[in-house]
Amino acid sequence: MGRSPCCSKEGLNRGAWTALEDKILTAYIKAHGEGKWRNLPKRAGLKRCGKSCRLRWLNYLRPDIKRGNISNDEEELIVRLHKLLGNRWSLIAGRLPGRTDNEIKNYWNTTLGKKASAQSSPQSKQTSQSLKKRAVDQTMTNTQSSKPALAIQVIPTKATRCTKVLLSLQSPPPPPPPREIVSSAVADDPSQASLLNHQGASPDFHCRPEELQACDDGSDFLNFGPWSEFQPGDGIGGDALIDNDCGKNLTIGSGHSLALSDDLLFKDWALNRCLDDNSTLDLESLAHLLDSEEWPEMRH
DNA sequence: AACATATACAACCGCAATATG
DNA sequence: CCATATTGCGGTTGTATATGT
Repeated sequence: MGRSPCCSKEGLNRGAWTALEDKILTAYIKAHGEGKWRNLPKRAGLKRCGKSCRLRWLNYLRPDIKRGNISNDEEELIVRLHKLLGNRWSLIAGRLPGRTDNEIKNYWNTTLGKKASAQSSPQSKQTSQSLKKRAVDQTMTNTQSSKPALAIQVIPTKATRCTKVLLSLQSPPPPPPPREIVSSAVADDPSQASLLNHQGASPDFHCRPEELQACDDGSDFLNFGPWSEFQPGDGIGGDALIDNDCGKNLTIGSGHSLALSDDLLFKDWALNRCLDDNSTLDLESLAHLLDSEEWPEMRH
């Protein structure tokens, strides 16, 4: 039994891409567009697996890709998002225009994870610069294969695409707490970490994947979601449709500078989620969703 | 200078979700 | 409804380069 390989590996090039291959792939995609990756190599005359072509294009050849020189702002945002989302690299990358999940993942594994690990240990207080130089300290002697020892529990990995959103708001969830409880608080205060891990919160708040509707880009659950339309106390029962267009505007690149402070992050969310001023949406409500009973099914 | 070790990152792999016939 | 193909994702590996001895 077993899976059939994604493509015949015989006679295919592997390893680093040459400039010529890049050129061919870029030219082909510019002429024919993305997609049909399986057949692309044959049609483009590349001796590569379609999967490999896709990866190369998405991670390196796409015209809107930024590479290297991850700024402190971006770094901070990655750390913050990782605290919130765990290893959902594609979601994190979705918040960083021009950055790819692979780059962020690599950056985390080589730099930020160590930094987070170091910060979680009492003594060390290193700059990212020094960490970039050589980040071998006692905290890391357990190898990088071990997960970064973040101070908080992160949501288990394995993102699940969520292409549909259908809310059943039979009764509104409890009003979120005051705004000052935000992600950095979660990070700094272990007591807040429970916000990301409390089971059984808001039992009446249903948002299971099979009920979700109309997030057709399937990209980023932060771009939609119950909080996007949910207005505590509005008393609307039944199913609420999500206006995903609103969600699609919620990218840092969409006319916003990087939202670095938690407050700005919140504002970015709130504004773009089309919430009214009274909305009490915050990151905790996100945590509610992530930890709702239904989510574990989605994240395996 | 030569070798050993660590680091960074591109690429690959396998799984799961989704689309299609 | 089912089987298969396609796509997307996160984890892991391979290797060039940097650094230490």
